[in-house]
Amino acid sequence: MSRAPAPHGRTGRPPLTSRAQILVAARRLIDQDGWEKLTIRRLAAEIGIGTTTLYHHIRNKDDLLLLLLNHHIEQIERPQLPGDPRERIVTAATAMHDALTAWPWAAEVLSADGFVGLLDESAMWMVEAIVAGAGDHGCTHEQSVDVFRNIWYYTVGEVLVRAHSARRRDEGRPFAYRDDLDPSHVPHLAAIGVRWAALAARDIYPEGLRTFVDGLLAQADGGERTEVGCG
Amino acid sequence: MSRAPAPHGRTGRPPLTSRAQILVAARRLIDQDGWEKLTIRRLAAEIGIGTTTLYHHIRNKDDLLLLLLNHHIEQIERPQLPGDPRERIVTAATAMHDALTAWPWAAEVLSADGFVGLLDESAMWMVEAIVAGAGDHGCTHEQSVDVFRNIWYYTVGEVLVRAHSARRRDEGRPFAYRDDLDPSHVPHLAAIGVRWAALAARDIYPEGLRTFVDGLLAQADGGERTEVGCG
DNA sequence: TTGACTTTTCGAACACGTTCCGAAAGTAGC
DNA sequence: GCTACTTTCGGAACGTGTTCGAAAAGTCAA
Repeated sequence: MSRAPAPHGRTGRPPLTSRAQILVAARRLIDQDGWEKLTIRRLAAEIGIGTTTLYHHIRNKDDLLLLLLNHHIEQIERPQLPGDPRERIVTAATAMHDALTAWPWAAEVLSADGFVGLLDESAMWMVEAIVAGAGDHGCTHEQSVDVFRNIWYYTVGEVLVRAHSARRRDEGRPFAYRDDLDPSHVPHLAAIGVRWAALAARDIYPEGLRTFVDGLLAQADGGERTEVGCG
Repeated sequence: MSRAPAPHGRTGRPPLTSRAQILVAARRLIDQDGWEKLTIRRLAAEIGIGTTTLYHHIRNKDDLLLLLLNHHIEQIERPQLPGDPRERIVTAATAMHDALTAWPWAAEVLSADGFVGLLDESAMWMVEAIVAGAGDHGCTHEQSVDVFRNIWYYTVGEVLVRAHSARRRDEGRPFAYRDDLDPSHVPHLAAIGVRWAALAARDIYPEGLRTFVDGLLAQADGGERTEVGCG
């Protein structure tokens, strides 16, 4: 392929493959067949190289997905961030949520403080917006980190739960209806009964997020001495 | 092994393996080497049967883990549930959280409304306690389900994030410290700097849970017309 | 030109979860 | 006793992510 004779002082066998080439091919495969069909072997075959050659350009599959996710997030248009700290937090968290929802596998790769630890700076504006919003509201650094982490837990949980239930729905049984609940043991659940499925299908992330953010910032309007809140 | 001659009208080849036997062996393996080492092949070898024989007694590995989790939850002592609805919710959610934290893989198996859909009745008291607490506080059925789901999202997110970061810590690099943040782009994050790691290591679930529950039930003390709250 | 060194490439192999299909071992009806 | 039928058992095989080790292909110093 690339027959560049001597890339200037570069020793060793000249590479035929580049990381950029791999990422382009991976995106093409994902666009064609969906990310579930993206395997290391298929990717290597698509490029026309040996399977194990890939591992000289990426650490492992998770690393590959992380690189793709970084690129995906880079291309998200940054929303206009409102001036009000609370609204800024909600806007940034929603952007984070949307980015993960579009690429559901992303949430499985990103761990913990993975958002801060694994993604590169092009994704940090979301974290910054949340931490800055908390700070502008009067939170200490410690409290601001807590605000972000709580929002992150809630967000990643919602995305994963939603992705898993969608996958299970695609694979067959749509839901376990639990119409066998014993009213004497779980009266409230039995009273809800099969309506649970319909109720649980509703999207409650936006409202839940607002409620959580309000709660996290709530003590600002009242007691200054609480532990988790700030303000 | 079991040479019961004729189990009464039972046709077909008599089974040498029982599901109970499989579960006992699986628990033994997990206790010995940890759940990461539990593989289908090792489990079959431990019992002394062919690998594929297992699939006549369990649907797949996820199903096996689900059976183990059900048994694990059954053996949890049910805490004394407080009379106050809010405290009842916190107590039940904490029990849910502790059960998942002890068996981190559980959260990866349980999806969505999987707690309600996949576990059997012995685990439903936690859901019931939360839904009942919301109901006693004045929530409608719809609102009560929302309360549970929001708590579930937050809880499963926290458990997964914590489990993943713990695994990554065990595998080598403890954390990506991000001391390379550009203060002009992300001033608040840069100001926190490497202190992020220490701040993010703190356990904030109890406080976050209380804050969230308070928020979800907050509107009880105020406006009756909001959408997400109840009371 | 030759030999040392460095980097890339890739076939072979491993353990994993899972599926296919044939063999084994029992009961039921004749 | 013989033929169905039914259920359990398990070897072979597939596709997966990943590792090992050797071969290939270049640069650099002598």
